[in-house]
Order: sequence, then structure tokens, then C-alpha cells
Amino acid sequence: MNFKKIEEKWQKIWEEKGTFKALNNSSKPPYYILVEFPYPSGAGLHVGHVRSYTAQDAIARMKRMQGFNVLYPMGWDAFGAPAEQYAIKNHIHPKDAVKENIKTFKRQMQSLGFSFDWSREFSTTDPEYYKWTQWQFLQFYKHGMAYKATVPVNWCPVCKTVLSNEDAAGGVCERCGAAVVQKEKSQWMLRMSDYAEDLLNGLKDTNFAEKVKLGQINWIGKSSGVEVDIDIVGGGKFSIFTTCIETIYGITFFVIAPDGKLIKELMPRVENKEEVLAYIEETKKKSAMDRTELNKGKTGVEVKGIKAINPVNGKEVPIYLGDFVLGDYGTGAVMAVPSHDQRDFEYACAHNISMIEVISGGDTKEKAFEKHDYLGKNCKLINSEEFTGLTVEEAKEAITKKLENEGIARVVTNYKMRDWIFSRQRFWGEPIPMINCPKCGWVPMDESDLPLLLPDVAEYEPTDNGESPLAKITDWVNCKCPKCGGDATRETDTMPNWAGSSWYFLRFMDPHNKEEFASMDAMKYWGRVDWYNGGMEHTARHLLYARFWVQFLYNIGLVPNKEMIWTRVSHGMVLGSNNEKMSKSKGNVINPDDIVNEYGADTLRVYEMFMGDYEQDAPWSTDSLRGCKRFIDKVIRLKDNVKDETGYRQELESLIHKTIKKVENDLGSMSYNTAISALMILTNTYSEKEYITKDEYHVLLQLLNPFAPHITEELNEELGYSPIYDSEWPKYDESLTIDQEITIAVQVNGKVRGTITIAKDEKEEFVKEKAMQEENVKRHISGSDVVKVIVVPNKIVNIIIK
RNA sequence: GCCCAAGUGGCGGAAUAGGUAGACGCACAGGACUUAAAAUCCUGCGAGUGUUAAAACUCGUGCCGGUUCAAGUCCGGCCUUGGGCACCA
Repeated sequence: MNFKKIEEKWQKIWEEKGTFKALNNSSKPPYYILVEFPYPSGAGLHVGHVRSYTAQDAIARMKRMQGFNVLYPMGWDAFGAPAEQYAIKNHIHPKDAVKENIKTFKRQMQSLGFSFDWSREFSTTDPEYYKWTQWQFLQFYKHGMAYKATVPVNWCPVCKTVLSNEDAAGGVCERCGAAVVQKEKSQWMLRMSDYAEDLLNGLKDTNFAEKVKLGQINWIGKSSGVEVDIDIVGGGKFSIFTTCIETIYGITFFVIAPDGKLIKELMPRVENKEEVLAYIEETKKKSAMDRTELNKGKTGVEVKGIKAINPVNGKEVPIYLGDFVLGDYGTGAVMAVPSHDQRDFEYACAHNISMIEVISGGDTKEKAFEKHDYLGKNCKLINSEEFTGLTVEEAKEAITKKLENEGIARVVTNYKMRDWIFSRQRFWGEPIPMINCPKCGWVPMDESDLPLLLPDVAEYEPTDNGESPLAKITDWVNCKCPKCGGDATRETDTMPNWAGSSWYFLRFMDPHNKEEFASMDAMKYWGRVDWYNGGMEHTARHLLYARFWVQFLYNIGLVPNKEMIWTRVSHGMVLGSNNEKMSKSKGNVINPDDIVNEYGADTLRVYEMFMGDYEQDAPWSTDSLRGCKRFIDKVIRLKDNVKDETGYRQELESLIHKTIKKVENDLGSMSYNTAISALMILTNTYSEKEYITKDEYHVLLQLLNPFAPHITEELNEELGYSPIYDSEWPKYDESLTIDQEITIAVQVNGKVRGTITIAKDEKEEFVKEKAMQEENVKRHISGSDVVKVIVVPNKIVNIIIK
């Protein structure tokens, strides 16, 4: 039988028998393995998908054999811009395009033999699913966590939509690459910043990879400092936020944000109104991109006629506007200490402002002597009145205390993370279930009226004024207010793509529930996602959104744990054979279908697990793929050498037990490549033997099964064993994995001069003696004095001579 | 600029409680089988010195130092590449 038929045969058996169905009422211990559900693009499955799905599949298959009730689900994250863009171009309803794409993806996944529990499949675009996404939005709203605000938003003039800060990273639209501009717009927001501290603390209750945790920490961006009230000469005051209170005597000016409230308040007293207003206008025009580009120079103007007072010494100091100060971070105003802050330094140079050095030990001629230069170096304060002579650490505390006692300062914490802008002016997303009533204001839809279905439209383009295409469907927009019954209109914005993926892992626990998004019992049974795999590109944002979503649900008593994801790992990309990212334009795309047809699913699976370090990127190599095909063929050929004999022969026992241990441990540590290498070694050893026993062959098939499930089942069946998926994972005997006789190196002055074979835990004296007797060693030490002999038991001998 | 990861043969990569660097695979070369090819099997494969052949020796894990009997692995200082963040006070 050829591999194609074998693969189809077993895929059919698994499907008919429901082999991979996870039960919600099993007595076995639960184990939840998750891989990011894909966006079903028109391009079909990527070989990169195959890599991570196979890795998780291998773990799932091993865990099942080890007696776990494994949940390994798959679904579709099908809302999103690409489907909409496609619809605009081709006038095909996104739901039709998505349907087609899902069909293709599913066929491809099934052809690879992934052990997904297809009975739990759903798409985020299913009304039965997004009903609950909408329902959860209403919970956010009802608990004061969703609000409407007019905010300057990132606007993509090409896509005609608002982008989140995350989507507009770097000042360019993530999708089309156009420069993002600032625009005022009324948006739905989620109070994610309220959860900053909880999201930080929650990391303790996870087992995320260290780099993943770091990504979360950086994104949240916590910084502690002091907020100080500053008096304005002639009345009024404002506050500044600083993390370097120790430099307060070095203030030579203040800078306030041109887009902040403060300058508006000060306006009547400004002497150079025109200049100031012009600068404010200029700033507004600048997109985030421009601001970044202007990084080189520090623009700004002095706010003339107004001076502020340094609270520690009463000095009068000028105030400037500068767009490097952001209106929505901290207090929108900073104290500027050019001698000890590089940005302030550059600004001072550009505007001819004086400097005062207040920390000793640095040189401030060329650049500022900054925090990271002086911290931890025992530097002392200078020019700081009674604090002169204190160390930085002492001064930090003393100055803070003094200002606190005066009632003009408090210790505060700031976070870079902002609230989540939750509106999109797009068609292909979950409609936001809110109604705008002229009398009652914003009124949430009645929960019993959910889902609020996405209507059919003829045109998918956003309107020129940036409203969603939904705004054009008056039938849909016009409705009655649930509160007063009067005429009202629906919200026409939809939710961002991140919404549906923020809780899908909960739905997999109980996908057919019609009463709740998932029952508490089901969620308690599964507990949490034990092992979550996805791309590094999602480890910061998607994970943060999902954790926020879960923490909120936990706080209102709807999920059993504050963190529902235990381990999060990420994988490297599969690059083209030219070491570049696969792309149509580069012509280096590998279609998994072609590989499955020509070499078989098992070969592709084994190759992708063998190609390199799972967490690193790896280039595609069809030659190496052929090598894996050769390995599988070798395993098949071994069958001809199987003798009707049971048990392991003594000379193979140790290697077999070592291999079981290695494969098991490597699967646990994502070292798939070395697991396969161990299986190759076992196979090579077998093929050198005149024959192998049935059990020897059987154990190899079991160990290889997580990687190559089809061919191993087939060979196993031919051997007369019951299916591997029903079998128990082989157990290893630790004592048999330890060699009783070992070969160790003998060094002379640190250079290897020979090896000796000794019994394990051999007496040191004996080892020493044997080492000295080794021919080449003898030659090297003859005529010299042996100064010292270092014997590291079971490892090495080093003879030091003079 | 800051943060993170990584730099090992022709290639993908093994090896970190410091202990024989290059497992396994690919590519390549030679040989066997074959009318031939494919497939398969055997041998070699870091660079160099050396030898009829061996043996043996020297150098070698991005660079420069250090710690140690011993460093791919630890420490200090750089360089390069990839990724993330980017005027966050």
C-alpha cells in the first residue's frame, strides 16, 4: 500500500472512532493543549502552521498514551481586514470567502493527521459564537469597564479606519503601511489600564517562558516616581512626574505638552500667543511617524510671560512647549534637568538654556550624565543645598520625604499601557451591541436579543467620513431604544479582530453551550490551558488582551481562575530556502499540499520537527526533507527483519530505555529535533542487527507515532498489535538508562591525550592508575613531574605535569 | 537609543550543575550491487602539519581580555545579525 492510501485509511479510522474526542466527564486527568487558531486566509495553510500544529500534536498524542484526557481543539479566527479587503475587491461577501477558506484549511489539516477534536470546532464569525463575544462586551459595559470617549486616534487614511496604538506601532498602519495621522473620534474604550497592576502580578501565576513574561512587562511599562506640584508665578499650579527626584536642584526649565490641558489654561496669560498657537497647530498635524522622524531635533517654543517656581529652592524657571512631552502620559509636564537627562540636554542645547550639574562624577560637556550612568556608582549630590553630599539613593528618599511632608508631592506609579480602543470602522467584525438614544444616551441591548447579527450589505467600503459601511444600512441602524422605546440608532462600529480571540480558549472547553459562553463546571474541569503555543508576534498583544479579558471575567465571577493560561511558548518561523520570509513575491513559498502529495504527511511532519531548534527560525530544505523520507523508509524496511520473538534482547535493552527517556523528556522541553535524532540512532542500530524482535520494533513504532502517526499505526497493525492510539506509552527503567561501563577522557595539562574504559563509580585510585598507564598518556608524562591528578568521577581525568 | 535572542564545519543543527566540540541529518567524494539508472549498503568528510599507510601533533565554537587543573558553556569589554519597543519624564 502506498503512503497516500495508508494516510487516508488511518485518518478515516480516527474520524469514525472519534479517537481524539475530549470528554468533559472523564475520570482521566485533563490536559489542555492549545495552538493559536489561524486566520483562514485565501493562501491556504502555511508550512509554518504545520510546524506548530505538529509540535503540539506530538505532545497531545504522547499525553493521551500516558493516560490523559487531552483537549486539542481547532477553530477559526475569521473576522478581520483581509477578508474585507478581498470582499471590496471582488464583491464577494466575506462570509462566503471565509467559508471557502475554512474548507481548504480543514482539508489540509486533516490531510496532515492532526489529532484535533473536530467536534469542538467553531469560527469567531459564527453568530452562536459572537453572540457571546457581544454578551461579554455588555458585561464590560455594565461593570463600567467600557466607555465612549473622544480621543485623538490613529487614523489610517488608506484603510479609512481607526487603529489601536498597537496596530499603529511605529507610526505606520500595520496592514497597508501608510503613514498614520491623528484624528479626533468618539470611540468605545475598555479600561484595560485599570488592570495594569493585576496583569503584572498575574504573571507570577503562570509558567510563561521568561521572554514572554518580559514582553508583557515591557508592554505594561510600569514606572515609579514622584509627582510634584509646581507653583506658577502670579498664581496657579501644575504637576510634573519624575523618576529622578534626586536631580530636582538641577531644573533649569519645565516642558509641557502642546496637546495637553495645561497650555489651554495658561493661554490667557501667554505673551507670545501667536507663536505658541502656531506650535500647537504644527504638533496636531504631525502624525506619530513625523514625530519619530523629528527625533533628531527637539522642537518647541518658550511660553513667554509665565514662570514656574522650583519648589525646593524657590527659583523662577521658564516654561517651554515641546512635543516630546506627551499629553496623555504622566501629568503632561516634566521638569527639565539638562545636565542629567539626554532629552533635556538636547532641548537645552537647541534653545540655549543653561544647565546646573547636581550629581558628581560625570562629564556633562558633550552629553548628559544620566540615571543609568550614575545609579549604583555611589555618586554624590552637589549644588543641592542641604542634600549636597548625600548619595543618590539617600537623596531620592530624603527629597521625596521632604516634599511629601510639605504636602506638595506624592509617590505615584505610571504605566505606558493605555485603555484599549475597542471600535473599528469596518464591516467584517462583531457588531457592538449598543444603541444610541437621543433621550437616554447609550443604552446596552437587551441580552436576550443577542446575537446582534451582522446584516448583508452590498458595498463593503468604509464611508469617506470614516464610518463603517454598516452606517449606510438604515434598516439596520434605525431601531427602538430598549429603555424608553423611542426612535434610536445602533452603534455602527464593530469590534477589533482581537476581541474574538481573547476568549476562544474558554469556548473550546464547552463549545456547544447555548446558555452560557462556557459552563463553570466545564471550565473548572479543564482548569486552564496547560500548554499554549503561538507565534512570537502574538506573545505581547494577543496574550495581554486575553489575560485582561479573563481577569475581568474572573473578577465578576464568570471564570474559575484569574489566569487561564499556564504555559505559553513560541515557535520560530519556517523561512524560505533562501533564508528569507516566505512570500509570493519572492517565489519561495512551499505549499504543504505539494509536500503531502509527493512525500506524505508523515515525512513532512517528521521533517518539520527535525529541521532545527523549534524556538528558532529555520530555512526550508527539500533535501533535508528527503532525508526524513529516507528515515521513514528505513523504519518500514526494518519490518522485514522482525522475527517472531518477544521482549528486548539484552544488548538492546539499555539503548531502548534511554531512547524512551529521551523522547519523553525532549517532547516535554520542545526539543523535537533531538527526539527524532534519538529515534534515528535506534533505527540505525536495529538495522545493523541480523533481526529484531516484535517488541523491539513495537516500541520504536510507539515512540515514533507522535511524529509519524499514520505509517506507525499501519506497521503496528501488520505486526498484529492493537492500535498505538489505544496503547500505553512505554515506560523506561531508570537503572537501565545508566551505563555500567564508561569511557572517559584522560587529559595531560588540559589536553586530551587518550581515553580509558572503566566501570561506573570505579575507585579513584584505580582510575588514576589506569589513566597513567594509557600509552599516549605515558608518553606525555614521561620525564616530567606529575604535580597533581584531578579525577572527576565518571567524567574525566586531568594530569598536571611540570 | 533601550530591551530580548542568537553567532559552532560547505549547510540545518547537537553538546551548558564547566569535563573527549561537531551527535543526528543534508550536501559532497570514493567504493559495492546493477547492462545502466534509481533505490540500497559500505567508507571518508573542521583547518593544517605529518606519514607509504597509520600513529602523533598544532590550531579551531564572532573578536579582545579574565577566572579555572579544565571554558562553546562562567565573568568583563566589544563586533555582527535577527526580533521587539521607541521622545514614557
